[in-house]
Amino acid sequence: MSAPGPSAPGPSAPGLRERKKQRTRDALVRVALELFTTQGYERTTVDEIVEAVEVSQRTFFRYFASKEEVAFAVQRMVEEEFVRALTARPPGEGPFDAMRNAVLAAWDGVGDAIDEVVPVDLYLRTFFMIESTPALLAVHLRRSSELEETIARVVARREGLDVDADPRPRIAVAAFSGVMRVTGQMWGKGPDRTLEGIRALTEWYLDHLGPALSLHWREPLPRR
Amino acid sequence: MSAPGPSAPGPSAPGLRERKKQRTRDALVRVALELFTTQGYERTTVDEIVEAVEVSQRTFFRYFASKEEVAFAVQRMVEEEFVRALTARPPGEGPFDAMRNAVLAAWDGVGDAIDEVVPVDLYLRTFFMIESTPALLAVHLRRSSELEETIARVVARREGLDVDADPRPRIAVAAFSGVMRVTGQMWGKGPDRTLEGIRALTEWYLDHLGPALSLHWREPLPRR
DNA sequence: AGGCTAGTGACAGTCACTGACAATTGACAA
DNA sequence: TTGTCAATTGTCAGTGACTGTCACTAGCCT
Repeated sequence: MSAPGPSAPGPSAPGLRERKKQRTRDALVRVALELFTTQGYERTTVDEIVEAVEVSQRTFFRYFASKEEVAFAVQRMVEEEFVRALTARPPGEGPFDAMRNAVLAAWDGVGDAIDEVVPVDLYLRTFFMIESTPALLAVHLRRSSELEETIARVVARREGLDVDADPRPRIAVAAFSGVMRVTGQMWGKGPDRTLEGIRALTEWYLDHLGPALSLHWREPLPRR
Repeated sequence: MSAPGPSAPGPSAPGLRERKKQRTRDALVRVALELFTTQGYERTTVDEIVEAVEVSQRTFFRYFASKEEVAFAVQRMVEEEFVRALTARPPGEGPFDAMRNAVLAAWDGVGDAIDEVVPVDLYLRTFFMIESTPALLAVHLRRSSELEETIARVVARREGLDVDADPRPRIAVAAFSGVMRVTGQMWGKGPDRTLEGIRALTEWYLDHLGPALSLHWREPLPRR
């Protein structure tokens, strides 16, 4: 896993083997997303992808557990960025404000990181493709709900609550995520399909839920 | 589709052909759910199902577009019951109360209807299986989000709003559905895996969101 | 230089799913 | 009752995603 070579190769020199792997992986992602967004997900076969990258099909499935997974490679980066941003929010912020600010910070921060793998433009087209491909939308929603669990635990820790005893963290996160999901859908349908567009839409939609949910927190749980 | 026979066969006599089809379909659902819940979804092949029902695989795929779809046959009935219940709520009720009462009414009303196809016990085990099978969970969430769109439109009509101009119906429904989803997950993890259990849990969880969301409605939209 | 091992390719096989066509069987009229 | 029509079903062949196996190639380490 770690254990760098003898002459202390910094974090930027992971050895030839590692770099080769990274290049293959990135190439697979780039080619796959390019094909998906131009021809459509269903009409693109794994064989097409591996042919363009010149690896065997077996190799593709060593990097990605499924054809679906490769479509979410970039998505994953954004999610990780969001969780990082949320964890870094000042403890004074209420849970809703923290989530809201973390989302906005994530939208601001990932632009550059994404570019190292695929052009931002391709990322946005991928986002749109996921929303409009039933099979991928399903996976996207499952991934989102897994992310919700992570977020709920972060929020609970911030508030000093136990996720399993107190339903409020999960409920707040579920409501918040629901709004985020609607935002994504509306963005996909709307005309302004840019990074700024989704950022603005996020703020605009969250403004309608925020005030309602930030009340009554940190009080004892009412008896059932 | 319609056009009943000459001697006016009532709704209880749809002809031999129709009845045969219905029996085949029900048998496929029953056998499939039984196998899914005992062996697991992934470990059950379509061939096993059609073998037990003694039809060809091709016939299975004429009734269900996919192996996944058969797992949601009963789920669909519950959803339809919910939409019916929601539409039937008195106009005086606020959107949140209407949704809440419709869910509870649906839980009360479907028990009998389900029993005509599969035992309620099998339905509950199916619900649990869906929640714990990643591939099915994904589909379940997509179906839920489609249902959300339907609900949002019903809610909007009740309130005399335009879903595309006013974000509040979709947001309220998204938040509500988020809570319902968490409820389902918690029910699956909890010990009380009965119809009463999920009903009680539904009430208990919704109580935490209701007051917060039922405020400030039917007022003009604040300027952006 | 040579052994070790991670990574890859080639191959065979399973399973979900589809199109095409032939066989069967209710439905309905003569 | 019987013949015709149309709906339903079965058979067959094929595609595409995905997996296990095994031999082989190429970085890595001594």
